[in-house]
Amino acid sequence: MSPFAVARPDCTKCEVCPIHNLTLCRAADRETVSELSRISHDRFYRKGETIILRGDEANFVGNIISGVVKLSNTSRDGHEQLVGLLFPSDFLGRAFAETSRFSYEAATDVHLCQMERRSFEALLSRHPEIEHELLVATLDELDAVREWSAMMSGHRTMERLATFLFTLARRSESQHSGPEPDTPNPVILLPISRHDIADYLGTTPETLSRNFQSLVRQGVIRQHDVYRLELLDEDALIARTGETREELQAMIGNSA
Amino acid sequence: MSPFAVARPDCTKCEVCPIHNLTLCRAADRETVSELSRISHDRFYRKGETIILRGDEANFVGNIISGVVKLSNTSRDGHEQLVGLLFPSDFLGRAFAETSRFSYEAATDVHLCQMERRSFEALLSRHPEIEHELLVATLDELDAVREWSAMMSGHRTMERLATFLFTLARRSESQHSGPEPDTPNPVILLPISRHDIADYLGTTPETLSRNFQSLVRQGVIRQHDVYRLELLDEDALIARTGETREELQAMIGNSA
DNA sequence: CGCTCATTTGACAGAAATCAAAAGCGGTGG
DNA sequence: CCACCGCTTTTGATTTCTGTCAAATGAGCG
Repeated sequence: MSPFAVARPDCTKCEVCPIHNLTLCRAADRETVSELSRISHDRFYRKGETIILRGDEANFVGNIISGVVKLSNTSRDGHEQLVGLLFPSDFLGRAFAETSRFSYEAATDVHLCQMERRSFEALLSRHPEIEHELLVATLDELDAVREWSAMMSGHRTMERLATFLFTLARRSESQHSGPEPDTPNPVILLPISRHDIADYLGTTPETLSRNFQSLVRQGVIRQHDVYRLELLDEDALIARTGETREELQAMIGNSA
Repeated sequence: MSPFAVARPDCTKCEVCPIHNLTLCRAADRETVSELSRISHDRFYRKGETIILRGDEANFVGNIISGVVKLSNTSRDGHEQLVGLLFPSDFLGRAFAETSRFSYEAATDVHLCQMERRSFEALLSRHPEIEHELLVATLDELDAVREWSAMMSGHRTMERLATFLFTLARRSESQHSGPEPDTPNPVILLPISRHDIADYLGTTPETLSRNFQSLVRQGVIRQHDVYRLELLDEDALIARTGETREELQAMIGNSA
């Protein structure tokens, strides 16, 4: 806050970043953080905005500071295929490739810490410890995607939905940074529409809706509004996933 | 071949490796190749052998020189869930993690270039250029898995099967190193049983069999034996994938 | 040859997609 | 404040596809 510090605002902004120690940045020493500060800048996207379009040159990458991003595989016939969701602290974009094989769209308002891809790549080559961090994150992500993919192909719609809701419940918890005990029960925040959820779970809005209503009728969840659920019976939800609590735990941290 | 060269066989073996320039090794200079030689050794697995068991300490990693490896997610109830297939030049195992989240099993006889995980990790930290190569390979793999996963969740069984067969056709081509024009048509080599294919495609052997027979009846393929198909009509196969030829191309190199 | 196991075929039940329509929700303008 | 409009979500009826159970066929092997 001193005038001297203010003279180089870029060099301190990362130190107040809320997700600083959850991302690649945690591997950076003081000097490297300052380098990161210099090549990164905040960028805000409105809900619905396209951040990167599939096939386009992806000239930047970034870390999500707040909000949720849809990762999708829009095919030429206009049909969108949701491939994953990205949450705060997740890395966005594709380093070391000219074009992105997926589209990124803001599912909610999004706050992104954005960097020119080239600058980021150059930084990685100067700082193998950061590149190493990215490698480990990517390996973890790959495992998580494979685990999700296995879950998806081996289960029916209700089990997929239950698993999806369970992971979201955990995510929502951690997003409840502030004290907000409206109810004694956990609240599940759905960042995307029914249509998109159906897409993500490989089904249709109609079938999805029937499964939602089935959960409501059986007292597992309550719908406050379309995007806000109350989890009434976690055990019942877990029972419907067809997985054990441990397996579900292993899947969390999964964003795709 | 000289007696002098034979004196240090480890230092040259990588230079005659058939997949040498398809793997991480291609980023290695002469000296680094020699280091790789020292920490790696050939290992052979028989069809059906487990290479790494899910949950176990994965103390080694490797590159597949020949053969096909099943990557699976065996759940506690004994039900195996196939997550991917690994082909020659693919990297096997998980660096930078104590345990493997998946099982690796030899689908055919497998020739592996195996390394102690710790030694490999140490080598990566000494040679950022190799680590970089691993990062890029992992990023590509992640894209491919996401693309496969999107395909899987958006299509029905016939479309999945057609896509699977198409990618195998391309793989089989490249494995036909020698001239083997038994027929004018491409030959598709299936490295795994019907049961495993069903598992991989998220269906049952019965439904899979019906779809296979449907392709046979419609003259798209011919079965020489259970593991060897002849592709009679590639266009018809592509039509059944529900994808364009371009999208399929993008998915190749995909092993999961 | 007789055994076992993998694959295929058949019959049926269940799950999900599709087609169609009603209900809910949010914004606009009267 | 209310009526209207467009959109999303839900519900209903029906068809299609897939899983399940059961049995037949086929392939490999001692």
